Amino acid sequence: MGNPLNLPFDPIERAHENWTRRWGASPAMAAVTSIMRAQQILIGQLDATLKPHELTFARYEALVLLTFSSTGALPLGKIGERLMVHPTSVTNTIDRLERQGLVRRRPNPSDGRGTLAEITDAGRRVVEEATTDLLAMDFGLDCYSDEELWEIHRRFRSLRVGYGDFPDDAAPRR
Amino acid sequence: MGNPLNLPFDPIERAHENWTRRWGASPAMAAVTSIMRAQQILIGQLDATLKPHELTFARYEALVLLTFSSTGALPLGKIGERLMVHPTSVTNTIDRLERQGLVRRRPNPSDGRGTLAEITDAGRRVVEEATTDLLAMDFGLDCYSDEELWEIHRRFRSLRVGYGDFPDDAAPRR
DNA sequence: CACATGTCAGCGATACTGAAATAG
DNA sequence: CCTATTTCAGTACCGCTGACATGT
Repeated sequence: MGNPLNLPFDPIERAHENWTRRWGASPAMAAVTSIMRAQQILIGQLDATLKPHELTFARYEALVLLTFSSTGALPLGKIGERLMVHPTSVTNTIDRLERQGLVRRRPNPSDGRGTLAEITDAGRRVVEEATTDLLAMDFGLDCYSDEELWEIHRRFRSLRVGYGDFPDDAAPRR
Repeated sequence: MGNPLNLPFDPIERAHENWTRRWGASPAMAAVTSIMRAQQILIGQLDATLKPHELTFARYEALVLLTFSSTGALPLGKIGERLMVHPTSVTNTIDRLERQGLVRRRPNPSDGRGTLAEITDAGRRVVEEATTDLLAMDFGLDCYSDEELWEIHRRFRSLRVGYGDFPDDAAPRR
C-alpha cells in the first residue's frame, strides 16, 4: 500500500464514527490510528527515496550514526541503544551494510567481547548522497512549517518520557 | 526493543544535535524520528495488550471493521481499502483469523469474483474482550488529554490529505 | 562466579512484486 | 477484450526469543 489511497472519504474518520456509535468517542483510538497511518506513509516515502541508494531508513540511520562518531566506528551495542533497536536487529543491519561494503567490522580494542562497526569511504559517500535526497524531500514532511515540526517533536517527547526512554529532565529543546 | 530504554539522555535529541553540527538544523528530521519512535512504542504496547487474545493490532482492526458492518461480512478488497493495507496483506490477515476461527470466508453473492470475510460468534466475543483491554490502557496514549489527542489526529490529517489518501473537503472533525 | 557482548537459528508479522485464475 | 478480485509464490525486512560462545 505504498500508494495514495484516493478514497472519496477519510477512512479514519469513518472508522471513528462507527467506533463512537459502538463504544463511545475515543480520541485515543482516533489518534493512534492517525499515528500508524502517518508512520506508514512516511516510511514508504523515505524508503522509496533511499531505494536508489540501496538503503532502507533503518540502515541509513545506522550509517548516519557512524558518521557522527569521531572515529567513524561504534560498538554494536551502542548503535542499538542510540537507534533504539534490538541487539539482534543491529547484528542484522550491520551484516547487510557490511555485505554492501558500506561498513566493516573490527574487534573492539578496549573490550575483547565487543565488535566495532566502522563506516567505509563508500559508506560516507552514500550517506552524503542519500542525505541530499532526503533533505530535498524534507523527510516526507514538506506539508508542515518548521514551527509545526518542532511541535510534533515536542508532543511525542512526553510519550517517550512516559514510556521510560529517558528522564524528563534530560536536556529538552525549548 | 519492546522495553523502555532507560537512557540518561534523549537519543533523538542527541542525534539532532549531531545532525545540526553536520548539515544544519532539520526540524523535519527531528519530527520524523520522533514519529517513528512513537509508533514503535505504541505498536509494542498495543500488541502486548492484545497478545493474551492471540491478536495483533492489524488483526484486531480487521475484526473491528467487520463488527461495524451490518451483516458482519465484507469483501476482502473493501477491508484492504478501509484499513489501508495491501491486498496480499488482507489475504494473509484473513487467513490467520480464519485459522483461529474468528472469521470465515464466503463467496460474495453479488460478485462471483469476490470473497467475503464474515466474523464468527467467537470473533465477536474476542473483539469485545480485546476492546475492553485496549480502552483500559487508553491505546497507550494515557499521557495525553483528550484535547491533545484530537490535536494529534488533526495534525496528521494534513499529512494524509497531502499524500493523497482522500480530498481535503471530506467531512473533517472540527 | 555473575554479567555483558555479540552471534545464530528460528518464528511471526508486514509489505511488496509478479503471475495466475476467475469472473464482470 | 480489458479490467477487477483474489490468491499464490517468493523476497525483503523487522522484531523478537532462546541458546550459545566469549570475555570482563
